[in-house]
Amino acid sequence: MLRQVTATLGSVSQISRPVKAKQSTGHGDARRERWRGHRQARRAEFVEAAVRAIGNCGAEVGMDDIAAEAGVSKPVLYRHFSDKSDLYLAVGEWGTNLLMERISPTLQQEGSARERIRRIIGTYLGVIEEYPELYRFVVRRNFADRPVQTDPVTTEKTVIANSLSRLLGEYMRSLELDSGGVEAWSHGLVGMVQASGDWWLDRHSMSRDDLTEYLTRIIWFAIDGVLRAGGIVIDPDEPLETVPQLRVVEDDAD
Amino acid sequence: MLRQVTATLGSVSQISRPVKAKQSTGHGDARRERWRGHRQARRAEFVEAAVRAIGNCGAEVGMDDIAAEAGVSKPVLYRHFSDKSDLYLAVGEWGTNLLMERISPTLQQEGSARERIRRIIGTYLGVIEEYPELYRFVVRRNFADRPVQTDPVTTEKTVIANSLSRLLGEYMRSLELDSGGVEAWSHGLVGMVQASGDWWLDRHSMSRDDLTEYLTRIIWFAIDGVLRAGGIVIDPDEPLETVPQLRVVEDDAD
DNA sequence: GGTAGCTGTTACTTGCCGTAACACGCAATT
DNA sequence: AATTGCGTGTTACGGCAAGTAACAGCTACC
Repeated sequence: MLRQVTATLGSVSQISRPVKAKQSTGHGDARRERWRGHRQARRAEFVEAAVRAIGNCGAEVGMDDIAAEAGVSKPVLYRHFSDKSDLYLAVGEWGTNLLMERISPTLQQEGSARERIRRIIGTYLGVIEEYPELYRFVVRRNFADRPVQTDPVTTEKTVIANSLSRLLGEYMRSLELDSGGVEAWSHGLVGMVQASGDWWLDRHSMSRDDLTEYLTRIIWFAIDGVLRAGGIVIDPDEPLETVPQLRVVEDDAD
Repeated sequence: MLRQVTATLGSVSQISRPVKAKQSTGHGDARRERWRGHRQARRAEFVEAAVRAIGNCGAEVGMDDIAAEAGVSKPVLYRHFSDKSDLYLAVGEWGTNLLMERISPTLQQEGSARERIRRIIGTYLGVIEEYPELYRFVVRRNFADRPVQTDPVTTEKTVIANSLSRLLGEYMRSLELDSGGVEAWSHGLVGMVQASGDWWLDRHSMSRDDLTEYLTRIIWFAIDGVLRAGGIVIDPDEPLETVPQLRVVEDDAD
């Protein structure tokens, strides 16, 4: 499986995924073509209904709830989603898109290294605070009865981690440092922020700004340590000049 | 809910949890008392059957499978576990115990700060590599239909993170540093190691030792950064002299 | 002996995912 | 104009797994 994910954080934060690959040239009937845009639109519509339903019913929504929210009966859903996890996956993508679209502009603004980290984390925490039920749905709901690779959480976390890998990798290479660890670090950092956010969302035992600050601190320390080990010292509060653009990430699942 | 967790890493790594709090003094019948040990033993026996069943069937085991593995029919299981998530929770505890028991001795050995970190992470990765199915079961299987606080993953991760909080907090206080961030950091670090391990388990794109080394590096950098910010510099390869004992952690869920 | 607490069983209900079967509407083909 | 393809939608059902009667036997306390 080779899922192409173009997360062009430089200009557009759209994450486009190839849709189902239904071969359109089977036999040249224009009627099939005619509906293609429509089907995509309806899928999106159902995904948004699912998001609303999750907001209402909480993370334990059923397909009937979602269908009801969309003002439609269940079999209609199944014309657009092969099964539950397909829909859930789409909801996950929706969330990831939202997150990316919010993070993207913060990366284009000027700012020091530490400030950029702060903004990313703050944005992330803002999103999960805004959509707590959706967040729980996407992150906590798993599918032990599915092959691991198709599990929504893993998938979306992987997408984000891969984007981050790309970003960190570009930095490292532009600084001529060994980039062997970036993949592991990316997944680790994503997991770290997610876990902290998870914990914070349940407890709310500190303000968002405080948590942002704490996380920013140790993440900066980690990065700084790696850089120093490579003989590079960067002032965390000095504006960055070189900003590699994050462009294409490929999911290298086999 | 106040779950008491005594994780005395200094001597014993046993994690004891209060069992069901069934009031034994309801009416003084000795027959109830007589069976208490027995019931605990059977619960444990079923948990181990579940662990075996998970090893065989993978993470998608059903109650029937587990019952079959235990050589018993389903209702018997339900006499010892209120429902599925109760059993799953117990399996999670089993795993956490295993992990703690393996980590504990490594903490008692001598070693530098970095070496200690390395050992903890290496041990963790070793465990999840040894029990991949169990790991997936515990970590990936979630319960959107349960209140968040009773979700196995959250629960076990919280247990570990709380232990770590305690450990880090003791260090910080003994060094007279501000310990305000340790809780967030603990949950974050646990999440980081877990996410990296998760990713590694799926891909195996590097050796265990390599991943251990990479994780150890950035975690050390993070810790080192926090210490330096507090005006303290520790040689990562110098043996540690003060080793606070990890003793009692209380789950401060309300 | 009666009873409380365990041992165990088979057969059932329940809930939710997913599907079969059926009917209608609109546009492209013929 | 009639047919055919692809969409719209429905109600009612099948199936699987969780969880629950309802029943029966065994041992030790009272």
